[in-house]
Amino acid sequence: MASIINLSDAVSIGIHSMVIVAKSENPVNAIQLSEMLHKSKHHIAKVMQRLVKVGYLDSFRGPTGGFTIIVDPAKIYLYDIYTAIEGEVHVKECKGEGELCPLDKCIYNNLAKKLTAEFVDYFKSQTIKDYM
Amino acid sequence: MASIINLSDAVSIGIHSMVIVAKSENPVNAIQLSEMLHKSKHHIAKVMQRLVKVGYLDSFRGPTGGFTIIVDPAKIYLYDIYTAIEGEVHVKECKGEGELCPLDKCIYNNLAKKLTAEFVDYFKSQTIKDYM
DNA sequence: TTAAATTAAGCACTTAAATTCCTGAATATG
DNA sequence: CATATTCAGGAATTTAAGTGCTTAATTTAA
Repeated sequence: MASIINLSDAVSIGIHSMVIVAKSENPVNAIQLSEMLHKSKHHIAKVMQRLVKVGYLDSFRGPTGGFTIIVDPAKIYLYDIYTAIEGEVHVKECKGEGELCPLDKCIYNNLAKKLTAEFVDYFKSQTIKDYM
Repeated sequence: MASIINLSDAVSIGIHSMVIVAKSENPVNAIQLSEMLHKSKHHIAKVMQRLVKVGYLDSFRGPTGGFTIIVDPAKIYLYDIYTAIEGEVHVKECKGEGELCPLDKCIYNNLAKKLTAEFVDYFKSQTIKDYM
Protein backbone atom coordinates (compact mmCIF):
# COMPACT_ATOMS: atom_id res chain seq x y z
CA MET A 1 0.00 0.00 0.00
CA ALA A 2 0.88 3.67 -0.13
CA SER A 3 3.11 3.68 -3.14
CA ILE A 4 3.87 6.98 -4.75
CA ILE A 5 1.10 9.43 -4.19
CA ASN A 6 -2.37 8.18 -3.71
CA LEU A 7 -5.01 9.97 -1.71
CA SER A 8 -7.69 7.45 -0.85
CA ASP A 9 -11.17 8.18 0.42
CA ALA A 10 -9.93 7.10 3.83
CA VAL A 11 -7.26 9.82 3.90
CA SER A 12 -9.80 12.41 2.82
CA ILE A 13 -12.10 11.31 5.64
CA GLY A 14 -9.26 11.38 8.14
CA ILE A 15 -8.18 14.92 7.34
CA HIS A 16 -11.68 16.37 7.09
CA SER A 17 -12.84 14.68 10.27
CA MET A 18 -9.86 15.76 12.31
CA VAL A 19 -10.46 19.39 11.34
CA ILE A 20 -14.17 19.16 12.15
CA VAL A 21 -13.55 17.53 15.51
CA ALA A 22 -10.80 20.03 16.33
CA LYS A 23 -13.17 22.93 15.67
CA SER A 24 -15.98 21.55 17.83
CA GLU A 25 -16.41 22.13 21.56
CA ASN A 26 -18.43 18.96 22.03
CA PRO A 27 -17.81 15.40 20.91
CA VAL A 28 -18.74 14.80 17.26
CA ASN A 29 -20.20 11.40 16.44
CA ALA A 30 -19.88 9.25 13.35
CA ILE A 31 -23.36 10.02 12.06
CA GLN A 32 -22.76 13.74 12.19
CA LEU A 33 -19.49 13.33 10.33
CA SER A 34 -21.19 11.09 7.83
CA GLU A 35 -23.79 13.75 7.07
CA MET A 36 -21.22 16.52 6.81
CA LEU A 37 -18.82 14.62 4.60
CA HIS A 38 -21.32 12.64 2.52
CA LYS A 39 -19.49 9.40 3.18
CA SER A 40 -20.69 6.11 4.66
CA LYS A 41 -20.94 5.97 8.45
CA HIS A 42 -19.09 2.66 8.43
CA HIS A 43 -16.11 3.93 6.59
CA ILE A 44 -15.91 6.99 8.80
CA ALA A 45 -16.16 4.87 11.93
CA LYS A 46 -13.32 2.70 10.75
CA VAL A 47 -11.05 5.65 10.05
CA MET A 48 -11.91 7.29 13.38
CA GLN A 49 -11.16 4.09 15.26
CA ARG A 50 -7.72 4.17 13.73
CA LEU A 51 -7.13 7.77 14.80
CA VAL A 52 -8.26 6.94 18.33
CA LYS A 53 -5.86 4.02 18.48
CA VAL A 54 -2.98 6.19 17.35
CA GLY A 55 -3.78 8.66 20.12
CA TYR A 56 -5.00 11.80 18.34
CA LEU A 57 -8.62 11.33 19.35
CA ASP A 58 -10.56 10.11 22.34
CA SER A 59 -13.94 8.44 22.01
CA PHE A 60 -17.03 8.28 24.24
CA ARG A 61 -19.89 5.84 23.91
CA GLY A 62 -23.56 6.27 24.64
CA PRO A 63 -25.82 9.27 24.12
CA THR A 64 -23.84 12.52 23.77
CA GLY A 65 -20.88 10.32 22.86
CA GLY A 66 -18.56 10.85 19.91
CA PHE A 67 -14.98 11.86 19.24
CA THR A 68 -12.82 14.64 20.66
CA ILE A 69 -9.29 15.71 19.82
CA ILE A 70 -6.72 15.23 22.58
CA VAL A 71 -3.56 16.53 20.90
CA ASP A 72 -2.81 20.17 20.04
CA PRO A 73 -3.96 20.62 16.41
CA ALA A 74 -0.88 22.72 15.74
CA LYS A 75 1.20 19.63 16.42
CA ILE A 76 -0.65 17.21 14.18
CA TYR A 77 0.77 17.24 10.67
CA LEU A 78 -1.18 15.99 7.70
CA TYR A 79 1.65 13.56 7.19
CA ASP A 80 0.91 12.01 10.59
CA ILE A 81 -2.70 11.43 9.63
CA TYR A 82 -1.71 10.02 6.29
CA THR A 83 0.65 7.48 7.80
CA ALA A 84 -1.76 6.60 10.60
CA ILE A 85 -4.25 5.56 7.95
CA GLU A 86 -2.15 4.26 5.06
CA GLY A 87 1.10 3.30 6.69
CA GLU A 88 4.54 4.64 5.84
CA VAL A 89 5.04 6.28 2.47
CA HIS A 90 7.56 4.43 0.42
CA VAL A 91 8.90 4.84 -3.08
CA LYS A 92 8.04 2.02 -5.40
CA GLU A 93 11.37 1.17 -6.93
CA CYS A 94 11.94 0.03 -10.47
CA LYS A 95 12.62 -3.68 -10.14
CA GLY A 96 15.50 -3.50 -12.55
CA GLU A 97 17.21 -0.61 -10.81
CA GLY A 98 20.90 0.08 -11.20
CA GLU A 99 22.78 -2.57 -13.12
CA LEU A 100 19.62 -4.53 -13.70
CA CYS A 101 17.58 -1.77 -15.29
CA PRO A 102 18.23 -1.76 -19.03
CA LEU A 103 17.84 2.00 -19.20
CA ASP A 104 20.88 4.21 -18.71
CA LYS A 105 18.91 6.84 -16.85
CA CYS A 106 15.91 5.20 -15.32
CA ILE A 107 13.23 7.79 -15.43
CA TYR A 108 10.98 5.76 -13.25
CA ASN A 109 13.03 5.96 -10.10
CA ASN A 110 13.90 9.60 -10.51
CA LEU A 111 10.33 10.56 -11.16
CA ALA A 112 8.94 8.44 -8.36
CA LYS A 113 11.41 9.91 -5.89
CA LYS A 114 10.81 13.48 -7.00
CA LEU A 115 7.04 13.27 -6.76
CA THR A 116 7.01 11.35 -3.52
CA ALA A 117 9.42 13.79 -1.89
CA GLU A 118 7.26 16.75 -2.89
CA PHE A 119 4.21 15.12 -1.49
CA VAL A 120 5.87 14.24 1.79
CA ASP A 121 7.37 17.72 2.18
CA TYR A 122 4.04 19.34 1.65
CA PHE A 123 2.23 17.02 4.04
CA LYS A 124 4.93 17.56 6.65
CA SER A 125 4.53 21.32 6.43
CA GLN A 126 0.79 21.54 7.09
CA THR A 127 -0.99 20.95 10.39
CA ILE A 128 -4.63 20.50 11.32
CA LYS A 129 -4.58 23.97 12.85
CA ASP A 130 -3.86 25.45 9.40
CA TYR A 131 -7.29 24.31 8.27
CA MET A 132 -9.44 25.16 11.28
CA MET B 1 -9.37 5.53 -12.99
CA ALA B 2 -6.15 7.50 -12.82
CA SER B 3 -6.98 9.77 -9.96
CA ILE B 4 -4.30 11.94 -8.48
CA ILE B 5 -0.87 10.56 -9.09
CA ASN B 6 -0.43 6.85 -9.33
CA LEU B 7 2.30 5.18 -11.30
CA SER B 8 1.20 1.61 -11.82
CA ASP B 9 3.33 -1.29 -12.88
CA ALA B 10 1.65 -0.99 -16.25
CA VAL B 11 2.91 2.56 -16.74
CA SER B 12 6.40 1.52 -15.72
CA ILE B 13 6.30 -1.31 -18.26
CA GLY B 14 4.98 1.01 -20.94
CA ILE B 15 7.72 3.60 -20.53
CA HIS B 16 10.58 1.14 -20.16
CA SER B 17 9.42 -0.96 -23.10
CA MET B 18 8.97 1.99 -25.42
CA VAL B 19 12.54 3.13 -24.74
CA ILE B 20 13.92 -0.37 -25.26
CA VAL B 21 12.03 -0.87 -28.50
CA ALA B 22 13.00 2.60 -29.72
CA LYS B 23 16.68 1.83 -29.16
CA SER B 24 16.57 -1.52 -30.99
CA GLU B 25 17.11 -2.02 -34.71
CA ASN B 26 15.15 -5.27 -34.74
CA PRO B 27 11.74 -6.16 -33.37
CA VAL B 28 11.78 -6.88 -29.62
CA ASN B 29 9.41 -9.56 -28.38
CA ALA B 30 7.48 -9.90 -25.13
CA ILE B 31 9.78 -12.56 -23.70
CA GLN B 32 12.86 -10.42 -24.22
CA LEU B 33 11.14 -7.47 -22.56
CA SER B 34 10.00 -9.73 -19.75
CA GLU B 35 13.58 -10.83 -19.06
CA MET B 36 14.94 -7.31 -19.24
CA LEU B 37 12.28 -5.76 -17.02
CA HIS B 38 11.72 -8.65 -14.61
CA LYS B 39 7.97 -8.51 -15.11
CA SER B 40 5.49 -11.15 -16.23
CA LYS B 41 5.31 -11.83 -19.94
CA HIS B 42 1.53 -11.64 -19.82
CA HIS B 43 1.40 -8.24 -18.29
CA ILE B 44 3.94 -6.90 -20.74
CA ALA B 45 1.97 -8.35 -23.64
CA LYS B 46 -1.15 -6.58 -22.41
CA VAL B 47 0.56 -3.23 -22.19
CA MET B 48 2.21 -3.63 -25.58
CA GLN B 49 -1.13 -4.51 -27.18
CA ARG B 50 -2.44 -1.22 -25.94
CA LEU B 51 0.48 0.72 -27.38
CA VAL B 52 0.05 -1.03 -30.72
CA LYS B 53 -3.63 -0.15 -30.78
CA VAL B 54 -2.89 3.49 -30.07
CA GLY B 55 -0.45 3.53 -32.98
CA TYR B 56 2.98 4.00 -31.41
CA LEU B 57 4.11 0.45 -32.11
CA ASP B 58 3.71 -2.13 -34.84
CA SER B 59 3.72 -5.85 -34.10
CA PHE B 60 4.79 -8.94 -36.04
CA ARG B 61 3.87 -12.52 -35.25
CA GLY B 62 5.79 -15.71 -35.71
CA PRO B 63 9.50 -16.39 -35.31
CA THR B 64 11.57 -13.18 -35.47
CA GLY B 65 8.38 -11.35 -34.56
CA GLY B 66 7.99 -8.73 -31.87
CA PHE B 67 7.37 -5.00 -31.59
CA THR B 68 8.84 -2.02 -33.41
CA ILE B 69 8.29 1.69 -32.93
CA ILE B 70 6.59 3.52 -35.79
CA VAL B 71 6.43 7.08 -34.44
CA ASP B 72 9.38 9.44 -33.97
CA PRO B 73 10.46 8.98 -30.31
CA ALA B 74 11.00 12.73 -30.04
CA LYS B 75 7.29 13.17 -30.60
CA ILE B 76 6.04 10.67 -28.01
CA TYR B 77 5.61 12.31 -24.63
CA LEU B 78 5.50 10.31 -21.42
CA TYR B 79 2.09 11.81 -20.91
CA ASP B 80 0.89 10.16 -24.13
CA ILE B 81 2.02 6.77 -22.88
CA TYR B 82 0.47 7.36 -19.49
CA THR B 83 -2.92 8.21 -20.95
CA ALA B 84 -2.77 5.39 -23.50
CA ILE B 85 -2.45 2.96 -20.61
CA GLU B 86 -4.41 4.56 -17.78
CA GLY B 87 -6.81 6.87 -19.53
CA GLU B 88 -7.13 10.60 -19.01
CA VAL B 89 -5.77 12.09 -15.83
CA HIS B 90 -8.44 13.69 -13.72
CA VAL B 91 -8.54 15.28 -10.32
CA LYS B 92 -10.59 13.41 -7.75
CA GLU B 93 -12.75 16.13 -6.24
CA CYS B 94 -13.82 16.35 -2.63
CA LYS B 95 -17.46 15.30 -2.67
CA GLY B 96 -18.45 18.15 -0.42
CA GLU B 97 -16.73 20.81 -2.47
CA GLY B 98 -17.77 24.45 -2.27
CA GLU B 99 -20.86 25.05 -0.22
CA LEU B 100 -21.13 21.40 0.69
CA CYS B 101 -17.67 20.94 2.13
CA PRO B 102 -17.72 21.85 5.81
CA LEU B 103 -14.16 23.15 5.65
CA ASP B 104 -13.56 26.79 4.81
CA LYS B 105 -10.45 26.04 2.80
CA CYS B 106 -10.65 22.50 1.56
CA ILE B 107 -7.13 21.27 1.56
CA TYR B 108 -8.11 18.20 -0.32
CA ASN B 109 -9.00 19.90 -3.57
CA ASN B 110 -6.12 22.33 -3.48
CA LEU B 111 -3.62 19.63 -2.81
CA ALA B 112 -5.03 17.25 -5.38
CA LYS B 113 -4.98 19.94 -8.05
CA LYS B 114 -1.48 21.11 -7.22
CA LEU B 115 0.06 17.65 -7.29
CA THR B 116 -1.81 16.52 -10.36
CA ALA B 117 -0.80 19.63 -12.30
CA GLU B 118 2.86 19.11 -11.45
CA PHE B 119 2.72 15.54 -12.54
CA VAL B 120 1.04 16.37 -15.83
CA ASP B 121 3.46 19.22 -16.59
CA TYR B 122 6.42 16.99 -16.02
CA PHE B 123 5.05 14.14 -18.10
CA LYS B 124 4.21 16.55 -20.91
CA SER B 125 7.77 17.87 -20.99
CA GLN B 126 9.59 14.56 -21.44
CA THR B 127 9.73 12.39 -24.55
CA ILE B 128 10.89 8.84 -25.20
CA LYS B 129 13.91 10.27 -27.04
CA ASP B 130 15.06 11.91 -23.80
CA TYR B 131 15.65 8.45 -22.34
CA MET B 132 17.21 6.61 -25.27
C1' DT C 1 -32.91 -0.14 36.81
C1' DT C 2 -34.17 -0.08 32.24
C1' DA C 3 -34.04 1.67 27.53
C1' DA C 4 -31.80 4.08 24.04
C1' DA C 5 -27.65 5.74 21.96
C1' DT C 6 -23.20 5.16 20.55
C1' DT C 7 -18.40 3.32 19.81
C1' DA C 8 -15.53 -1.17 19.09
C1' DA C 9 -14.50 -4.93 16.55
C1' DG C 10 -14.86 -8.63 13.53
C1' DC C 11 -16.50 -10.82 9.38
C1' DA C 12 -18.64 -11.40 4.97
C1' DC C 13 -20.03 -9.13 0.79
C1' DT C 14 -19.46 -6.11 -3.28
C1' DT C 15 -17.05 -3.70 -6.58
C1' DA C 16 -13.37 -2.10 -9.30
C1' DA C 17 -8.80 -2.47 -10.81
C1' DA C 18 -4.69 -4.96 -11.71
C1' DT C 19 -2.65 -9.02 -13.23
C1' DT C 20 -2.45 -13.68 -15.00
C1' DC C 21 -4.02 -17.41 -17.79
C1' DC C 22 -5.76 -19.63 -21.88
C1' DT C 23 -6.96 -20.39 -26.53
C1' DG C 24 -6.78 -19.05 -31.24
C1' DA C 25 -4.77 -16.84 -35.30
C1' DA C 26 -0.80 -15.37 -37.94
C1' DT C 27 3.80 -16.11 -39.82
C1' DA C 28 8.74 -17.28 -40.64
C1' DT C 29 11.60 -21.15 -41.54
C1' DG C 30 13.16 -25.66 -42.83
C1' DC D 1 3.45 -28.17 -45.87
C1' DA D 2 4.56 -28.82 -40.93
C1' DT D 3 6.09 -26.84 -36.99
C1' DA D 4 7.53 -23.76 -33.69
C1' DT D 5 7.01 -19.05 -32.42
C1' DT D 6 4.65 -15.07 -31.36
C1' DC D 7 0.91 -11.63 -30.89
C1' DA D 8 -4.35 -10.85 -29.89
C1' DG D 9 -8.07 -10.86 -27.12
C1' DG D 10 -11.17 -12.46 -23.92
C1' DA D 11 -11.78 -15.12 -19.50
C1' DA D 12 -10.44 -15.96 -15.01
C1' DT D 13 -8.07 -14.82 -10.89
C1' DT D 14 -6.26 -11.91 -7.41
C1' DT D 15 -6.06 -7.91 -4.70
C1' DA D 16 -7.61 -3.80 -2.42
C1' DA D 17 -11.02 -0.43 -1.09
C1' DG D 18 -15.14 0.27 0.67
C1' DT D 19 -19.83 -1.33 2.44
C1' DG D 20 -23.05 -3.68 5.36
C1' DC D 21 -24.18 -6.27 9.15
C1' DT D 22 -23.94 -8.19 13.76
C1' DT D 23 -22.68 -8.49 18.48
C1' DA D 24 -20.65 -6.59 22.55
C1' DA D 25 -19.44 -2.90 25.61
C1' DT D 26 -20.34 1.45 27.51
C1' DT D 27 -22.84 5.39 29.03
C1' DT D 28 -26.66 8.73 29.45
C1' DA D 29 -31.00 9.77 30.99
C1' DA D 30 -35.75 8.82 32.04
